[in-house]
Amino acid sequence: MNKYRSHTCNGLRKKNVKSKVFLSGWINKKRDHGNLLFIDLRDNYGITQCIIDKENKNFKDLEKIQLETVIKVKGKVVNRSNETINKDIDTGEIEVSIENFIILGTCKELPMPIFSDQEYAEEIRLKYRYLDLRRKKIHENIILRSKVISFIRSEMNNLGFLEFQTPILTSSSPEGARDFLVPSRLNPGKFYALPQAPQQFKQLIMVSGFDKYFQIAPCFRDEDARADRSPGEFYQLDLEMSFVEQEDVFEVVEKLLVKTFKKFSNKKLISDKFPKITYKDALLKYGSDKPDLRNPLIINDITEVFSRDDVSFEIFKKLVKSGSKVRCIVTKNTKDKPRSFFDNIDKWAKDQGASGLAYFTIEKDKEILAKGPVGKFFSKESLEEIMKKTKAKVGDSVFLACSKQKDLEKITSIARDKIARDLNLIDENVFAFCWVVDYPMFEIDEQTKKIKFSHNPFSMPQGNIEKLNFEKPLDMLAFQYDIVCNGVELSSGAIRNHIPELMYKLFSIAGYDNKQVDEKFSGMINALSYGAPPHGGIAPGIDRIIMLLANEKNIREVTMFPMNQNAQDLMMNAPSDVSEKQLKELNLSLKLKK
RNA sequence: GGGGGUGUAGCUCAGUUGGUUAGAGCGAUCGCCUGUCACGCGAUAGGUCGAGGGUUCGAGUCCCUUCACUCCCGCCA
Repeated sequence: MNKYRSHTCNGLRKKNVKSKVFLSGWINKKRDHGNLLFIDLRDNYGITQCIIDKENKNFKDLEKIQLETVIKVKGKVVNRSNETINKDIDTGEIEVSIENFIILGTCKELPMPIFSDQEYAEEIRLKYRYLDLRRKKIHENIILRSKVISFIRSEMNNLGFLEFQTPILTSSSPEGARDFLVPSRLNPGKFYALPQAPQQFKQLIMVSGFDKYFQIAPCFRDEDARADRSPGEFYQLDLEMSFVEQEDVFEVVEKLLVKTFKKFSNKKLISDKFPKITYKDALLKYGSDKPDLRNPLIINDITEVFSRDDVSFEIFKKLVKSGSKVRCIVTKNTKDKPRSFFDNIDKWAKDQGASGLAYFTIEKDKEILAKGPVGKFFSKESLEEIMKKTKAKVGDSVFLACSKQKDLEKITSIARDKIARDLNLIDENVFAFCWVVDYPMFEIDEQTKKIKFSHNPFSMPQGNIEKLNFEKPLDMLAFQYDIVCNGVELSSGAIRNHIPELMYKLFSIAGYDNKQVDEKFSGMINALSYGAPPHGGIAPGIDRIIMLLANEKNIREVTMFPMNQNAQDLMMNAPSDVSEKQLKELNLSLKLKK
């Protein structure tokens, strides 16, 4: 090929035996027999075993060489005898008998081993990311990421979408996450913001008449990290389409995701057509707007049962009178589970800050009865009503929680997950997608008690626009949707509001007057008044798609150069101090909090 | 901003109710070994037990403060 190599480290096979070759790569592993030395040479493509014995004048030098040194070896491909074939590597039928070698890159003592399945502290992995990235698992994750992105690009092209770049330096917006700010030198005292998403730009692209747009877009949000959330930056497959309804967007995304997940994972999709669940139903049945549909357990509301006179569960009855609700999770055929199974779940719920999970098991002697600590509070008839409401059968158990709606949703949601895991009900080898639809347009801010946009201020409200009831904004639904896979929120999108007057109206409900809207969204609102097409889109999170495909729980495992939890790049030392001169040019001075 | 976990050799970890000189594997260095593929065998070096303070005759171990990393809550239209 060139002066460094005739083949890659995965290029040689039996048919190459007897040919003279040269390979370059890293010394992955040495096995030194004193008079015979094996060297596993590694590059991006694979590993080739190289061998040298003491008859060769280079033997002593190679024996002393450090692991991870980059060398070029020249030698002859030889057959391995049957007993010495290594089936674990592609090149395992042959080896290269080294004639001579040169060092291309020396290596100091390593801060961490490369050839090892050990887990290391995050700190050292991030500081020496270029070493960490040599390791098999993460190296393959990053390659997967590249392949998935390039596949998505080509599929989007096939579907008729055009890829455009949008600005990285843009303006700060009042809604949403905290912005990253960039001071402007030419405009003293003013700041750019990095885009939280190309939301307004992609709508402007539609107004500009381009019909279908996509971009693998970097998004920047200055919020605290989580295992599945990088601090700072992440990537979305941002897309937008003109003259579409919700179903048109769904069709494109389903096609794309089904193809992508089938191509890059062995896990089965539960269904190629993603079921739709309303936001309201999701919160009732799963306690969450990102339900894991691999989990067969369903939450039922049985508040009404607690107003019956033949139910004597006084604690719950009292709470229900003061506005709490009762919801339950039924587990199939668990009457013979040991007491510890139930008590563990109750104890776990208490650890989660709930008042615990009451439970009973439905049994039948002569007639239906409930066994367990709270079983005695329920009459036969009340149990039959619960069975009817929840489809529970004799032999099933019922876990009960009672609380105000928000807390109840929270505890039943995590209890649903916990119980399913304890009972081993979740099939780890499938992908279960769903759409969550019909998000409310507005919600009450818990802190300020004021009305705010529940999702995206640019979403189109549902229903006949002429007849919208602005008096009851909390009842207003939006053409706003999320896509969820295995309990992971992959993306959200919406049909946009392209009507300026309606936009002003909705913003006024959220507490912005026309002047503020004009100031903050001048580009958008102006554009919409010069002939805007109806349009909508969505933005699936690339990093989370790769996490699902790579079966990783942490986003750093699919990110090449991630920051740590405190948004620091330990390898590049970012963020860092800047010079007085730089600050002066920007008209900035620092005033640090103590 | 709050809560949990972790911190002992270059790396991964063990270290008992507080008690002699803090250990192991990998790695490093040196020696032996011609068919290994996590090669094997022997030896040597390597420690501010995250940091600071306290209790005690005596602290890796108990108490307080603090730092770093990580997970979670808040936050993330």
